[in-house]
Amino acid sequence: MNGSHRMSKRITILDLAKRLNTTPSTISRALRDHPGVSKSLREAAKSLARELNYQPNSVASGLRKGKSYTIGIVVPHINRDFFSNVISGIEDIASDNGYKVMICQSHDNEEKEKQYINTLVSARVDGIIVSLGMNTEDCSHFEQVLNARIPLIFFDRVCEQMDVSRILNDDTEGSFKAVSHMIEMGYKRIAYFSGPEYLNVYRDRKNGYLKALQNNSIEVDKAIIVHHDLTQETGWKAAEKLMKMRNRPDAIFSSSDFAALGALLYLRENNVRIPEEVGIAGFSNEKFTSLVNPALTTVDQHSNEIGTFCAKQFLEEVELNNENYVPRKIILNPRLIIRESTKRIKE
Amino acid sequence: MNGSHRMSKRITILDLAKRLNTTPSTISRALRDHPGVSKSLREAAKSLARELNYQPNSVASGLRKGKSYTIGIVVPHINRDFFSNVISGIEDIASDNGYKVMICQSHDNEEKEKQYINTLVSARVDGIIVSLGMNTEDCSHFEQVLNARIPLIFFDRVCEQMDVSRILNDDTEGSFKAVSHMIEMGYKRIAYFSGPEYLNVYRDRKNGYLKALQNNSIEVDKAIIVHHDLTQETGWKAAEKLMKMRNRPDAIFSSSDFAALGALLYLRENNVRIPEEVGIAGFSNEKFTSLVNPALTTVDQHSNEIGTFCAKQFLEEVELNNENYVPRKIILNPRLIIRESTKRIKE
DNA sequence: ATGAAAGCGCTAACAT
DNA sequence: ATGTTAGCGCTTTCAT
Repeated sequence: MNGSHRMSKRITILDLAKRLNTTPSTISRALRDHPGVSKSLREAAKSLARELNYQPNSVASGLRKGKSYTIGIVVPHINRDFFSNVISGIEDIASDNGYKVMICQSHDNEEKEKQYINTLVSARVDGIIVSLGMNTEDCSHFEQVLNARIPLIFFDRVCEQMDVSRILNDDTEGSFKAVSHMIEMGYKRIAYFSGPEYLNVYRDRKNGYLKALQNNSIEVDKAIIVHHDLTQETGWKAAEKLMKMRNRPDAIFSSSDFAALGALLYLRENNVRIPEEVGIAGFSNEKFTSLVNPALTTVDQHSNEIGTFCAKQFLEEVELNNENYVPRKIILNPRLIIRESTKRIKE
Repeated sequence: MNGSHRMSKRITILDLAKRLNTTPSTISRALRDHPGVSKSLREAAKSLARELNYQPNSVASGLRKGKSYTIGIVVPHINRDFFSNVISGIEDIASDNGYKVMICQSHDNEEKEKQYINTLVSARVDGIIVSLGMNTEDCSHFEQVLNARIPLIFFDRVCEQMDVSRILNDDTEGSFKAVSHMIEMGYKRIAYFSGPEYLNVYRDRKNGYLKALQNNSIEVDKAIIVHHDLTQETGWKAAEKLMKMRNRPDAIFSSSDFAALGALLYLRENNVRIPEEVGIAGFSNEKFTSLVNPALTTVDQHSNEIGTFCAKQFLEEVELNNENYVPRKIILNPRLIIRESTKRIKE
């Protein structure tokens, strides 16, 4: 069609070898600075490579070496500050050590999560770092990762029955701090938004809530403990329901910032004054929590540190060739961030 | 160490073949439902594969087929709603068509961007979709993508000199709408936050701003056109500078929501009333713009559609085997979203 | 210091 | 319907 169009075949080490009257093995060594290659050849190879725009085929080298220098990451959503900060933390350490990352979003969909795990195993990544989707109840799709002897690390939402390393916050403690603070602020009837209890984080956060109530001799009222999928929409609806109760709560603690946001917007739209009439707090320290009006009290989860811990754990496990290592559980202490939404004048 | 530990070598089609007294090629065909494989063998192969937990090695098959069924995506930041929505749009179409995506963040760093492009080319991805980093002035690192005959598609921030497909908003129009609206609202002296002008988006947005002023016979004052890197911090500082001018502006239009946010926070902290004293608008419709107080007028960029267009364009180009296709330029019409931050009572 | 040869796991062309 | 063979591009012994 277009005769002048570059019809370049992809350059391989064989091409380089031919041009320099030598062999692929020598070129391979030369390009990677192996000892025992004459300086002249090394330089010739490199400059020719540059000249011809040679790009090593990492698929081929990966196949040969059985190593891809890639870490697979599977998270529910990349557009949440918590997850994207964890990812940045992983990237920093990974790239310092010659690894790249492949990021996958499960969209909280178990099927998608399975597919991505399959893909990553098939792609022979060197390690997989995961935070479970909201709907993942069954963890059997992770067995193959172990079978393939690929280091597997969970953070935040983990498969508890699996004997692998995990990086977590002390979620119970996080909730406990938040609810204790609300009680101190004079709130007497604190509703709770929970997620599915088969996930550690939601079970633990709920326990923290219960513990704080108990600690202050406040009776638990199941009528104001709501389980849902913790989106902004369901948060809104849950708030509506709660506010229409004849014995309505004077505060809401949500195990997700997004649901807290929904609730906050409902309250605002309905002229319920925050924090005077109703207090509200969330979990995760998403960026928007500091921006809404009133600013939302929340629990910071050290997202970036979690990422660096994940990456370091991975490095240690590949180092050990995935043998003789003992799965490790790292637990961070979350930090309560008190903002306007709970600053009621103490009684 | 642990004698009972599964020492499973990774299963290959050769292993399956041996067990079924047949050959790798037959197994390969059987597993992929090729016509001309007996039903019995097909079923036997599949059930054995499941039993032994066989995972196809996509590295090997990729090497052989010269195809990875992977699309590489390079964006400045994944934690911006604009980019993560584009990515979701790409993913939807891609996964419907058997492709997976590999997401990379350049962090607005040209060096990182180069490295990721190298990595993706080396990984022999089937296509690359990019939005340039804020600091990328030189596009030479994309030449190798063309040399490798890998379909390359830009969106939003593009390399203009390259003859490849691009999906864009009409940025000039977006700015024009926003600034025209502000003028209608009675603002007379509208400051402007711009990014580097070697990037199409910032140049075009600025042109839209200039056009709107001109259209209303408002003289351009270079003193209130500020160039910076459009982060929240610099937005804050720029607002401070502007507000301290003796002839201070009565509005700010920012070509980034983040810088607009910084400005908004500065104004709030300094008790400048928005929109009465100073109006403010941003660009991109980030989620937080609807949440801040007052809610921020902004320009929506159809992020999700951009993603689907990118993916569809990619599919078309691979289909055509990267030959005989004419690079296409798709331009969407951005949508002005008017919120509190510019709703001044019209004079 | 360099080369020859084998092979990573899979697929496809070419038998039969 | 199945087998044989060759090869994708690279790396790594094992020679020399």
